[in-house]
Amino acid sequence: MPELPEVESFRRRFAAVALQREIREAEVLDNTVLRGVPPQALQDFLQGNTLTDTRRRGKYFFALSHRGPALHIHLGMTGDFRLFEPDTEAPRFARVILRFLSGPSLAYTDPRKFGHFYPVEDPETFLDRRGVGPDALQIREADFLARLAGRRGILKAALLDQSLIAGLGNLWIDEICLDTLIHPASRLEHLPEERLRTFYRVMQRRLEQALAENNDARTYPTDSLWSWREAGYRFPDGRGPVSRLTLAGRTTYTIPDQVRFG
DNA sequence: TGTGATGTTGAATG
DNA sequence: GCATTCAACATCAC
Repeated sequence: MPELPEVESFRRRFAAVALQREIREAEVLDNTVLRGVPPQALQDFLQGNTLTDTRRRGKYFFALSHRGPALHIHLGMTGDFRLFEPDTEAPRFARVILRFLSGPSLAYTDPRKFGHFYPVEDPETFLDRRGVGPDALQIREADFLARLAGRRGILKAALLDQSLIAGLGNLWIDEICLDTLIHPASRLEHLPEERLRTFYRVMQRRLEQALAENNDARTYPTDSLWSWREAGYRFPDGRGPVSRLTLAGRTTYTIPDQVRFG
């Protein structure tokens, strides 16, 4: 699911159904997503606690709690949540279940188990210690330019680096590069600043647009938005054919119109 | 049956 | 110190 717009969608959906409800218990079905935190510690934190608010920076989500510490969730590749009736079977791929005093239970689902689900003392401290950079939608243009200015190498690699800008991932980077006609293999040291400004502008616009429209991330990845990600594909307007390559270890799609700097 | 998948991290290499 | 590549994580779906 998860790049910035999808995590934001997760945040909104989560906030709409999980806040201000006292938790009766947390049930750990698979402790992989606890990343070494003892299930009992999660249980102790959540039992009798109430989630009060949500935060997000990049792909990192937090639910603040009445008691102080926050629940951190990173969706990895396939994280999501679902509500279900308490006396029914938990959804497929449920890894942790939050059971409330009343009402539907919440299952954190994650087929591949690359996600994270555990308490942290303070989100900001956690993110800063981890070196997570500013959110792609919060960052100002000047800061965006400054952060990329001191960097060499492949554009896409830098954009994937969450310590520079947090929130973009493989798909949205390709999408914005397509929009701006900047080839993702361009080298930063050869990319004119004006192009980076363009990238910044389009990034803001596309992410905002995604937040406004794509409010249900559960339709991702079969969404028509990504249908062009196929070698040889031609757009209805004739652009193409799409090439498939590997950049920074990730499958990347481009069209011939994209300009490669460096 | 093999292949690839929206993410992150650490090790090895240049 | 930087950048790059690769493997690992664990599993599903085509």
